[in-house]
Amino acid sequence: MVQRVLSSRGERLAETKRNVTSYDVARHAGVSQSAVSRCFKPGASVSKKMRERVMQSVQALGYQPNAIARGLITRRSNMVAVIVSNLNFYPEVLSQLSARFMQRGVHVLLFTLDHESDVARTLEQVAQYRVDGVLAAAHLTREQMAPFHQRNVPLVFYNRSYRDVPVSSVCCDQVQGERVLVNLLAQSGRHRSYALLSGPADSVVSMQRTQGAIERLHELGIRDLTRVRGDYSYDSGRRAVHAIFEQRGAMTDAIVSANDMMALGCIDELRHRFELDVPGDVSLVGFDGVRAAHWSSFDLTTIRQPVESMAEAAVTMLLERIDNPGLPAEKRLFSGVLRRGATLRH
Amino acid sequence: MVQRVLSSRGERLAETKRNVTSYDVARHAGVSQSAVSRCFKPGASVSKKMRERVMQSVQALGYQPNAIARGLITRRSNMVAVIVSNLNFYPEVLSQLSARFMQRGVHVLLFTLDHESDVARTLEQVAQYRVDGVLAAAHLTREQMAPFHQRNVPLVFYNRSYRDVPVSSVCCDQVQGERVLVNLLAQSGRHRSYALLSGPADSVVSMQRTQGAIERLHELGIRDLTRVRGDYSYDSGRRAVHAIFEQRGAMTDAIVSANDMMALGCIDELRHRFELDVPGDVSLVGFDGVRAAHWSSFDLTTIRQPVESMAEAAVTMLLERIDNPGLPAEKRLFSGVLRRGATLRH
DNA sequence: ACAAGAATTGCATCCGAAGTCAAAACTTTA
DNA sequence: TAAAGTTTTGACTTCGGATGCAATTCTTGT
Repeated sequence: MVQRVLSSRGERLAETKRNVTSYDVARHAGVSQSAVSRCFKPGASVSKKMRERVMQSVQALGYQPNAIARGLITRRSNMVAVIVSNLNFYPEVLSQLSARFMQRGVHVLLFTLDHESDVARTLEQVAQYRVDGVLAAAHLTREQMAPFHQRNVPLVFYNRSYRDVPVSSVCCDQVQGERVLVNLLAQSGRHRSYALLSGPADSVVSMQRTQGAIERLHELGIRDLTRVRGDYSYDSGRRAVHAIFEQRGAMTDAIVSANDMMALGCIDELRHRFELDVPGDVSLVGFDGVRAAHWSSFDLTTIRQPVESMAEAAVTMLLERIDNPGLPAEKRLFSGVLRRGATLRH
Repeated sequence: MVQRVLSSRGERLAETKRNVTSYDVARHAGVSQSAVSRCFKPGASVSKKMRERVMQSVQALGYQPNAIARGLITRRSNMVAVIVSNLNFYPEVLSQLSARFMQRGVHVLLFTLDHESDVARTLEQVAQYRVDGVLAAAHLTREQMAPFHQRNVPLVFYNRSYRDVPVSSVCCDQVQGERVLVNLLAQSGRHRSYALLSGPADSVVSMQRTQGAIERLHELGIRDLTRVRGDYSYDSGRRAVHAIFEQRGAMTDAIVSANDMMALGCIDELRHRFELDVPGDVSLVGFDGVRAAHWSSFDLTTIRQPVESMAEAAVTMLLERIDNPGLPAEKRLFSGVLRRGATLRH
């Protein structure tokens, strides 16, 4: 639908000009359309003279090849879908992924999920855009993955692993990391009473961390454990402190938080509301290694996810599978890196 | 190129199956391709019987319309490019923008710039994908904007305004916000010596904030000002404190930081390295209203950018201009919202 | 039951670039 | 210089869905 904007005097003010196409360039240069097309294909059979003539016309007309049209015929959109469930913790991850994809000439179609519930509609969109691959930092059911497998669209999960499904993923070893933290916590001093602060019930990551913590605490003979649940946010960390103390009086002197944000909330609430000392009165560990955990106000003991390595691995795995659809699924598990802060009592 | 993966026994293991097309559906349903197409166009002339028959085949074959092909013929990709220069502060903004675009059925092609220097290459990519519009939270030169105007691709800037260029933008009033902060700082107590901590030299936002601060300080008769520069990061805030004290001994007792992150770095360095009290010894204001500024460890006095309103405005402006290319450029300026924290001496 | 009008449906074409293949233009060799 | 070989080039088709228009079917009124 060509839209014209006419002024009251009827002059043609602006007219949606058709974009310059390869035909326009061809006409201008007095060659065929195929020739123009070939000039944009690296390693194609084009004489020097031809290339020069075409490029001159390209410059003159300001031609830009249409990636949409190209995608239609080549069946390669050069786009990948990146699905993230919640941008709160993911900024760093997303920025890493995006930068690495861009660097390799792949474009990112971003899908964010507020509630992991609109997954279905989102996946439909993803399918319609015929992306070359999907990088998901969100939970998909097995049924939701099926269409991608059928259509041979590579799928790589970030920090979600599906034990029994042959699908690729890049994860941080949550269980092991949490065990290391619990060890450290237990070694660092005699704690009277432990509390475990989990993340949202539907978070697999939280479940794994929680499981790792409980497992190790049990092995260490610590079975008496206050358990509360947060939503990964700073504020829920603050609230959690109240919940813990309500259950236990102020006995609790060791908190294992399923992530850094909540741990920071705990620290602030303990210090400023309860006027308790961290680590003097309460020891505390987090998980993730977010920037703020390193700030000198907090100096949190935590496990840092090796975001750079993980992002690199995820991007590489996805692109490899796009180039070579035959590659089998692969699960890569990275160990977190312990960061010793000052939130453990001696 | 149809790729076949053969096992050693030569069986056909997997074959890149062609995607289901509208022709396949048409054949299956015994109707024409046009009919199938029409069933996906809201308000098209299709009988109930036809729609049912087609939809049945659609279900049976798992057909998904190809958005790429559709985009080619309709000249509407239903994608917008979002260009952000630096994901550090932008996570909140990006998440807001993305959510709002998705909600309206528009897809986001994400471009991140590490250095605002790879703009040129990025814009080429943007052009090739024939996005319907561009939302830029990055600096473009006038020459770089031109192609979009020529091609009638609406362009909306987020927090970058170009005084003399007729291009749409949504901004937070940096100058006014900074003036409010300086007022408050000056009113809150007698400060011996002020320091101004700017952002990166190439940041227009930083320049505006800095300008607002200086302007107001001058008006208040404060001309003696230590000036240092950071890069918006927490760490550069910490370093800035050293720079300030080197220039002034420890005289400085009021710091105006061009953003929150640096302000938080200052606070931590003042308290934990210099063992000074904030606000007892040093008063301090930031700008942005990031989450961490509200944390009880900091409780920073700052101007919060109304991210929700700004994102909504930007998205609306862009989509309106996509639907109606005749709309004139418009600049919307939002006032920041003062947040009184506890970083001002009384 | 039939003509006139309205609602559906299908045919053919288009969007813009890429790939196939045969014709055309060069090179090389004898 | 002609034949054989090599490289370039262009005509034509393809990708998958949307749309104008003509043909068909269905309504409605008489």
